[in-house]
Amino acid sequence: MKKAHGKLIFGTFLKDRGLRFTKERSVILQKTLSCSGHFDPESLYLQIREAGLKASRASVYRTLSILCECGLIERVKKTERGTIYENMFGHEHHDHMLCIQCGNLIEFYSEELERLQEALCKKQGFQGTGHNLEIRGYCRKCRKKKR
Amino acid sequence: MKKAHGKLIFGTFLKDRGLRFTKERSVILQKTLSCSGHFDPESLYLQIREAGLKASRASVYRTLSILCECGLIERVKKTERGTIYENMFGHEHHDHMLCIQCGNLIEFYSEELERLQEALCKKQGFQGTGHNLEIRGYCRKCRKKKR
DNA sequence: ACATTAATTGAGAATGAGTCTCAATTACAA
DNA sequence: TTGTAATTGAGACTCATTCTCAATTAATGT
Ligand SMILES: [Mn+2]
Ligand SMILES: [Mn+2]
Ligand SMILES: [Zn+2]
Ligand SMILES: [Zn+2]
Repeated sequence: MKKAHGKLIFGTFLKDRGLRFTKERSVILQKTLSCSGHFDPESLYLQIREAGLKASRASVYRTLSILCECGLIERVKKTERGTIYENMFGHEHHDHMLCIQCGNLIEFYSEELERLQEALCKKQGFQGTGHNLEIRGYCRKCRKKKR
Repeated sequence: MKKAHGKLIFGTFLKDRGLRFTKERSVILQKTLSCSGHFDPESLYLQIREAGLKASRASVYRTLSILCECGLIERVKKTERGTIYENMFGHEHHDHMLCIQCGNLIEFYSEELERLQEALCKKQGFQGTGHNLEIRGYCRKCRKKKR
């Protein structure tokens, strides 16, 4: 199953570095993987508490860093209200369009876009390892409302 | 001249909104426009003090926000150490490649990339107004060192 | 030039995300 | 089970940014 596999990846990653698979890390991993979309550390922490589980804010922050390193989640961006993460396990890489009117977030993927970036990197002698693209503007709904 | 024109744009923008062109705003505008690349609020503030000019941190932050609104500068991104701005006056829109080894920042522009994004927006019924693309990886120099 | 008045300033307090400390706890290999 | 190094968590701390508000000042009209 998905979650089990996520656990395996995390467990292996930890063991490889002499880190320990603690109850707290397990809880945070689980809640993280059950997140469908984007999330922030504080909400995750509150979710854990509401579920009657145990993990401090400090552990949440620390564990999210590790989960980033092992690729199970990604730091999407920093906003004025803090860092936004995204569960990457089972999700494919994609980019975002953000509606500056309603906050709606559209995920999209374009093979052509990826290839083009690759070509642009080559032109600069640059070896790309990742990227973030956020397009801001107005979503379909908000455009209609404006009319 | 360039700076005079920047001043005009800012002055007009302020007047249109019933805001005032104060000495402090003038100083901040000037230092901002003389910035060639990227900068952060604190450095700008220190630069102003070192030049014997007068403007508080509060005013720097407040004025940078206004300069963003009127398009003379842009908030490039938030990092763990704060917000990075960029003087946009006289500069054309471009995107960035960031070397995760040495911190080197490469600016690039691709008409094709812009067109492709436009097309992707259309496909989603999205009206794009701006975007940020940061490609992370290893610059030419750092790739050689690795060898 | 002068008065009027609302916008602006700045010192320092407040906020808030994230990190750090360190004594107590715990995972885990032998 | 034991030994030991990794981990935890409460709260102190950091640091960027925003807020407060009394004093100052830009802009407008006379
Ligand atoms: Mn996403
Ligand atoms: Mn740039
Ligand atoms: Zn919208
Ligand atoms: Zn480099």
